[in-house]
Amino acid sequence: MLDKTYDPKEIEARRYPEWEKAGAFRAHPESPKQPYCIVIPPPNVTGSLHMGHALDNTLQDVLIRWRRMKGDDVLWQPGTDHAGIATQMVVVRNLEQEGIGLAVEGAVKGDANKKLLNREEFLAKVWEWKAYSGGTITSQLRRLGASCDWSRERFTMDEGLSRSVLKVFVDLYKAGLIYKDNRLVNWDPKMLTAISDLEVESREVKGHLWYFKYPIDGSDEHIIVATTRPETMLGDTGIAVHPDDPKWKHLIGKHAILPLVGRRIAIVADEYSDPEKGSGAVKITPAHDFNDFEVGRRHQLDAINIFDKFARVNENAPEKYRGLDRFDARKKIVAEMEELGLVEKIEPHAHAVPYGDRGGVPVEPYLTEQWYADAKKLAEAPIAAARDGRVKFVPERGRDDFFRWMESIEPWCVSRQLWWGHQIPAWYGPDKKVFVALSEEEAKAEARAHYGKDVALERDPDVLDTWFSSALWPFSTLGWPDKTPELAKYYPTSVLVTAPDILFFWVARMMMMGMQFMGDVPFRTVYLHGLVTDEKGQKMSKSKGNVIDPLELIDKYGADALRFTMTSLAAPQAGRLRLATSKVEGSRNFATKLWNATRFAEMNGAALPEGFDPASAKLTVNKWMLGELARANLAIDKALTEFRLNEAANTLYEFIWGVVCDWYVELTKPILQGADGPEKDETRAVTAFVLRETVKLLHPVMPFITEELWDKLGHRAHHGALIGQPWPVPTAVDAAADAEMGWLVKLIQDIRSARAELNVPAGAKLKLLVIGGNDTTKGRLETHRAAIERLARIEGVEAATSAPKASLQLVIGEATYALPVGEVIDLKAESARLQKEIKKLADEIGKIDSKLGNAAFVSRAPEEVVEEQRERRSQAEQTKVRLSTALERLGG
RNA sequence: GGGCGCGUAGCUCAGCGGUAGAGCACUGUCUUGACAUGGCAGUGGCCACAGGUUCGAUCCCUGUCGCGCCCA
Repeated sequence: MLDKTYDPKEIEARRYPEWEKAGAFRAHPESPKQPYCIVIPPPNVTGSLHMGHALDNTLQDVLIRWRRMKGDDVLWQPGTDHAGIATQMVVVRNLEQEGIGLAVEGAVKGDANKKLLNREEFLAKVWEWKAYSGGTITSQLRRLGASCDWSRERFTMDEGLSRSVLKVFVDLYKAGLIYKDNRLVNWDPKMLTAISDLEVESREVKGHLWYFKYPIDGSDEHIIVATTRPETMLGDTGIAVHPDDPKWKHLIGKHAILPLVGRRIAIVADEYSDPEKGSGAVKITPAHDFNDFEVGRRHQLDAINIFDKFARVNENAPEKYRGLDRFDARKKIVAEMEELGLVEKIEPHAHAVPYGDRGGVPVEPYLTEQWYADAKKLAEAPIAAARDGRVKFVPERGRDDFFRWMESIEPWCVSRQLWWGHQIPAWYGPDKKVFVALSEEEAKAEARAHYGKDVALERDPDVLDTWFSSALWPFSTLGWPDKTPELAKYYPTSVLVTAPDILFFWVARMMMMGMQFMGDVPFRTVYLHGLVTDEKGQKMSKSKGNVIDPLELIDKYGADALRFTMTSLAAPQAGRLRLATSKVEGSRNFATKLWNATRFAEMNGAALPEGFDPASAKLTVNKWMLGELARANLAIDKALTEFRLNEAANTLYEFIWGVVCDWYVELTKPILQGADGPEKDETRAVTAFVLRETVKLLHPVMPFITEELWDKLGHRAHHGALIGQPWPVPTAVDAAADAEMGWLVKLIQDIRSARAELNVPAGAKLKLLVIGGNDTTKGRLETHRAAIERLARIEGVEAATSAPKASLQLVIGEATYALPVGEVIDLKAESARLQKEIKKLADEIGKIDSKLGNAAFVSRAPEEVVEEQRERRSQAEQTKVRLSTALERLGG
C-alpha cells in the first residue's frame, strides 16, 4: 500500500544511484540502434547549479529520456569547463584571503612579506581547488535527475581534450587561420588580460561631459572638444570635425596645440563626428578608443599608448602624470585644465561604459600584440550550413541572430594573459621568431632546421580563450583527433540545448570548428530557450538578492516538481521564464495527485492480466479512456518532436489531472466498488493499463516518481526499470465512445451547475426525470446510471412525460431533464437561471445569423465551415425552444 | 541610434485565420473510503490602440503608444 503522500527525498536518493549503477545512462556505440546525442553545455568545473542550469539540463534530460524510450541509442555527453578567467579569479580571491598573491611582473608592491606564487605554484593551487570543488556541479546535476553517461565525463583540460586543443591551434596556424597581430583589444586592467568583445558588458553610468578648449596653432582661437574621458587627452593625436559643420569647418587642415602636453595635433574632417553631439568636435585618441582608432587610421594619425597594463599612465605622457591610475589622472588633468582656464563647461552625462564581465572594472581599449583567429574565414562554412538548413534553429529567429553576428564578425582574439588554461603551443627563438608545434620537441626540431643549430626557445606565456576549447566540445569529447567509434556514430550530434546568451560565445564557435575540422555541422538543431528570471522578470543576481537556489526547491518540493515547472515554462518563444515558487508548489501537488490516483488503483485491485489487449475493452468508459490516452500520447510526441516541451507538460497535466483523475477514476468508482464480474475485471485491467502507460509518458519530465510508481505497480519485477522501457504506441480512438462520454460528462456538469446555482444542498439526492429522451439516450442513461447517481447526487432515473412544477430543468440534445426539488427550490431563481440560458442561446443564434446572412460568407467560406454554423444554429435553436418550454412550465 | 521580442482574466502565461484558455489568486460550497498538497460550482477579457488584408483577425500586414533584451 502506497503512503498517503509522495516523499521525493527518500525516493530520489534511492532511484538515481540505482539507475547509474545499472548502467541505464550508458550509450552503446556498438549497437545498431539509431544514435541520438546531446553534448551538455559544460558548466564551470568549480561552479554550482543555478536556475539556468536547472532549466537547461531539465530540457535536455526530457529529450534524452524520451528518445531513449523511443528506442534510440542515446548519448548525453557530460563534462565540465575549466572556465579560465572565472576560475582563476576565484582562486586568486581565495588566496588573497590567506594573504597570498601572484608574482605578476610590475605589480604594485604592497606588503613586502606577502607571499607570491609563481605560475607553477599557482596552477597547483588551481588544480587543488578543482579537486576540492569539482564534484559539486556534477553531483547537483545528479540530484536534478540528469541521465548523462557519466562513464564518459570529460573536462576541457583533461589529457585528451588538451591534445585536441593543441592540434587545432597548430593546424589553424599552419593554415594561416591563426596569426599574431597588433590591434586594439579590450583590456581588463584588473585581470591583466585581453578579453573578447563578448566578455564586455556595457553599463549605464552617470558621468560627465567635459568641454575642453584646445588652442589653435598660430591663432587666438580655440576649438572646443567634448569628452567623457579627460585622461585620454594625453594620447590625443588629432581632432575630428564633421566636414559640413559650419561651426568648425574653417579649422579643417589647421592644427591645435594639445594642452598639458604641447603636442601639435591635426584637425581633420571626418563624418564620425556628429555636429549635434557635444561640441561637434571630437578629440581623437587612436590608442584608447575603438572609433578613434578607425578615424586615426583613415587620417594617418599616430597611436600613442599612454597606459601600462594596470591602466596607469606610462612614460609616453609628461612626467608629472606618470604612474597615476587612470582615474587619478583624470582628476589631476581636469584640475589643471581648470587652472589654465581651458574648461568651457562640464555637463552631467549618462553614458555606457564598457566593463569586464569578470573583473568588474571598466575595460581599457589597449594596443597590444595578441593571437587572433581569422573568424571571418572560419565563419563562411557555418553561414552556408545555416543557410541551406543543415543546422536548424528553434525558434527560427535564432538563425537571424546567428547570421547577423557571423556576417559582421571581427577577428577573434584567442590569447589571454592568464595562467589557468591551455598554454599556447608557440615557442620563440632568440630573434623572436615563432615556432608553433604540438610539442616542445617539435618546436625545437623546427628551430634547429631554421637556425642550423640548437637554440634556447621560450614558450609563449599566454593561454587560450576558454571558448577556444569549448568550441571543440562536440568532437573533442568524442575522441577526436582519433577516429573513434563514438565520433563516427554520434557526430553530428542531434541537438544543442542552450540559452541564447551564448549563441555567439559558444554556438557560433562550435559551428566554425566543427565545419573546419569535421567537415560537418556539430549539431542538427540548435534549441534556444529563454532566461530564468524571478517572479518580477528581473534577472537573478547575487547583488539583487533575488537568486532562487534550485537545490532548495528540490529539497522542498522534489526534483520532479522543479523539472515539471521548468518544462511547462519553456515555451519556445518565451524570452523570460518567470519562476514563482507557487508554480513549483503546483507541480508538487500534481505529483501528489498522480501518486494518489495510483494509490486508489492499488486499493481497488487494479492489475494488468497477462497478455491484456486494450482493444478487447467493451465498456464505453474504458474505450473512451483508452482513446484519451492515445490522444495524449500523440499530442506529447508531436509536442516533443517540435521542441514545444511546455505543451508536452501541459498535455500531461490536463490528461492526468483533468481526464484520468477528475473523470475516469470517478466514473469507474461504481464499477470498481460494485459487484465482482467481467466489468470489474475489465475496468481494473484498463485502470492498470492506463496508469502503466501514463507513467511511461510522464517519465521524461518526472523521472523519479514515475520510476517509483512503475516499481510499486509491479512492472519492474517483470520488465526492469522504467527508464529503459519502450515508449507507448498510440492505439485507435473510438469515436462512438467519445460521443457518448461527452454527453455523459455534460449531463453531470449541467446537473451540478444547476444545483449549485440554485443552492440545492450538496448532500440532497434528487430524482432525475427524463422527458422526450430517445432510445439512445435511454440506453445511455441505463448504462451510466450508477455513475450519474454518484457524481450528480441523483437517486433514481425515470422516464416522464412532463416536469413537475417545482423542479430544475435542463436541456441536453433532444431531451429535457427535470430534477424535482420540492420545497427546496426558489422558483424565481430557477426562472432567472433559465432565462439566462435562453439569452445566451439567443445571443449565439444572433451571431450565427449575422454570419449566415452575409452572402459573402456563405459563398466564400469553405463549405464545412458554413455547414458547421448551420448545424450549431439548429442545435442552439432546438435547445432554446426546449428551455422556453421549461420556463413556461415553471411559470405554470 | 540600429536590431529583435513582448503587450490576452487581479498576477504569471499558453493560444499554429473559424465557439477566448490554464495555473495562481478570489467567491460559494463540500471533512463523499485515492488525494484538503483535495472535490464541486463560480466571478473575472473592447485579446494595448488605430488602420489594412480577408467572407471572417487575438492570430497576417502597416503605423502609434508602452515594456523588455541585444548591439552601438
